[in-house]
Amino acid sequence: MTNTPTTTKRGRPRLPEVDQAILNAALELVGEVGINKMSMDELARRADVAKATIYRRWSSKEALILDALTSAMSPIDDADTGSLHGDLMSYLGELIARFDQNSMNDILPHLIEAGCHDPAIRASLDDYVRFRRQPLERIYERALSRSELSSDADIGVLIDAIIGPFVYRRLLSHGPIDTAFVHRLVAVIHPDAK
Amino acid sequence: MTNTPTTTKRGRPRLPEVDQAILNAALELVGEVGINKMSMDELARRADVAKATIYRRWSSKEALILDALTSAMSPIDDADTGSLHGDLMSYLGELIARFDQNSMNDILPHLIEAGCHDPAIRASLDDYVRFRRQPLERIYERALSRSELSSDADIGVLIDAIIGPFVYRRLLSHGPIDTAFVHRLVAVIHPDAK
Amino acid sequence: MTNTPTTTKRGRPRLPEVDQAILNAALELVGEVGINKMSMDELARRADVAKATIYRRWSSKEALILDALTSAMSPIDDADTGSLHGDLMSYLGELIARFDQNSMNDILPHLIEAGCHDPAIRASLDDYVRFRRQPLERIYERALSRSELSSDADIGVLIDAIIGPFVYRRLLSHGPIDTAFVHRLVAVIHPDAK
Amino acid sequence: MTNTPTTTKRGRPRLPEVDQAILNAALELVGEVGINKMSMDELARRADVAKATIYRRWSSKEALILDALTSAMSPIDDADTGSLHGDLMSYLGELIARFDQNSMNDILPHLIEAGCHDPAIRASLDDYVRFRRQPLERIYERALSRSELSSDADIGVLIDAIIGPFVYRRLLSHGPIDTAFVHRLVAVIHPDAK
DNA sequence: AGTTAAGCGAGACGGTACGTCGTGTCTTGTG
DNA sequence: CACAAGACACGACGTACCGTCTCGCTTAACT
Repeated sequence: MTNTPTTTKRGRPRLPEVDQAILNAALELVGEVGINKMSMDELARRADVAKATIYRRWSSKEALILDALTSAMSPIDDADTGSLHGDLMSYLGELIARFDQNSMNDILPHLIEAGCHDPAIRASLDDYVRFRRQPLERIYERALSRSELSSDADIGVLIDAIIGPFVYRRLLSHGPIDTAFVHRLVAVIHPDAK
Repeated sequence: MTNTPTTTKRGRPRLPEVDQAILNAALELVGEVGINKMSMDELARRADVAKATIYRRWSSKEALILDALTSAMSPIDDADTGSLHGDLMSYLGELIARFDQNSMNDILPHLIEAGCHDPAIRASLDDYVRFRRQPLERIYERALSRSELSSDADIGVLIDAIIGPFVYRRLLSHGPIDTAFVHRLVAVIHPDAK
Repeated sequence: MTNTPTTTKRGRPRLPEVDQAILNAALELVGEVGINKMSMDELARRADVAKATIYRRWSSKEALILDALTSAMSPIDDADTGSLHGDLMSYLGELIARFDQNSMNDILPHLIEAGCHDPAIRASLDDYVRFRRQPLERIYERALSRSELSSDADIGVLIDAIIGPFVYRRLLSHGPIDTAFVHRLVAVIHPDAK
Repeated sequence: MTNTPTTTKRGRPRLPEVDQAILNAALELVGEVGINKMSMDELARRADVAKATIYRRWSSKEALILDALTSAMSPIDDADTGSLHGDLMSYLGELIARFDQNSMNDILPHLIEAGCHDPAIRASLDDYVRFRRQPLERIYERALSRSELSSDADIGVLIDAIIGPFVYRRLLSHGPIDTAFVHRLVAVIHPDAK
């Protein structure tokens, strides 16, 4: 009994390196000129690929950029340091590093807007959000089991309170996102920790 | 000889109602199709105005949209209720109402991206951000003078911690933004208040 | 009382020189690469004009080419030389000159095919055909009034018999189209003339 | 040791029915949409054949269409009826029938144009033209030997004068091509015959 | 019987052109 | 001058077609 997919592979297979060439060129271009100014013609030129080849693989510019983005997205581990404070400092330190990379910077706002009209993009963006929240969920559950939090704490709101200020600084207030910020933020939300 | 201002007004004066017609049509259109899909031709059609008339008043699509946005922006007063908790609940209650209006919803992400490339937009957006932070600054300064906060509290981070989660829920996690959320958030950041 | 056209001219008038620039570039290009290989992008480049400007004025490549063609089309006068033979020799001498110009050469076959599917082109082509037949009609009517033809002669068929061989030589048999050919053809169809 | 032809046939032989399927589909398609609008992708779909299979057998669209055309081309015999008039009427009657079939109608103009740029097509088209002239050459040679023509008659021009009007009517003036036309045309060119 | 060369359907691929749309500027005529 | 109307240059859009190129499979002919 084989578990091959229902449809037998027919015709010439898509070149696997083409996907990567396009995604790389897309990230490069978005970094240079921004999403709105990125043209599919230029992208095709950069990736050394025909425009039709791009549209064969992605249905829209947004879908492509979302893929490019998630392809460049690396997970953040939630190291168990033995305390809520240590866990948070470790995670947020990594989060700072991710924010410093330029991949997500200019891209996020556009994706949010695109998501207003395109359900597929909205769904992928939601995935991304969950992907970033999960480590914090585990961190707070460990804190609960260590009794570092009262048992009626609302973990969802805690996570909003931790991540929200990062997003807000990055997108709107343009305050620095550094270790000092992390320390002060954690001190505000968990004044008793460590 | 007249003592009109330095530059004598010559030629036909601009019709004052035209500005409003354009701004209203812009808000309407952005709400329907989003900023990127809003075209200046369609806008001119909706406002029953010539395209040149729009460009005579605004230098670019972004500048126009920014104006449309701020024209729809109403201030939030920081009522002095006598306590930090009361002040916050009052302010955040108003903020919820503002978020429920659709003016800023889809617009914000695009403005952020546009601001990456256009310094004028960036500046106006920064103004908007300060405009929203100011009431909170006054609230926290009153709290300091009432000794509801320790004297070394970092007001900037406190404001980030309050506003950040709102922005994050609106743009990314899509959690509800309601009174319950406000209560929980304030309980997390100021557990001892009231 | 004015007899201005029903619709008052509004908006910026079309630049009159643009039409000619496009038509000239079209004739030039068609002469170089043929109709099928003529691209609208290249045409726009040559005419120093935006592609949209072309499509604002002509609905299709064929319609444009037809216009280019007829714009380059000069009428042939039917000089009354006093005899059928003289009239024919005069007209056909001019016709030879027209065939030698390259305007109509490669264009005709394509227009014919385009006319199979596009009624507007078919109509314009019919106009062209009538335009070329008219002088012959007058020539044969004069010959009738001079009693150089029997009164039951079928002028339509006579014209077919005169023009047909020219078209056939040009398009298919590629025989020479010169004075000798004209003499022999007239000798075949009107052996008694002059 | 075998004395097979120089190149031994190796590998799977070409399916013989595929050629006909392609040619038939090509004629069908050309009749429907014209040559320029006929796409090789659609042709492959219609013939239920892979595009590569087409290009394995013909080097270009034009070559294929030319083959499709000549495959549908049937010869016209020059029956010896004993008189020039009878021979012509017999031949031209057959020619009418050929013109009524749709095979050559829309195809001819395109072939002519294609022949301007592609020498192979030009050559094949010239073959076709000779193919249609040959019976007339034999008819006129018989007429000469019967002394129905003066010995200095220019047979080439006579043939042009006979065929030219047919081509002209079919392609340009769109006059009827029927027995009445044949009678009148022959009466014009050979007024004394029969 | 196994090997090998080619035929074949399917469809990806690089190009090139298509006809449309959007932006910001301009040029008319009219108020 | 302002304004409506709309032409204009520029450039991106997403699609269609051409002719070529892999794929996996099939079909003979030659070992």
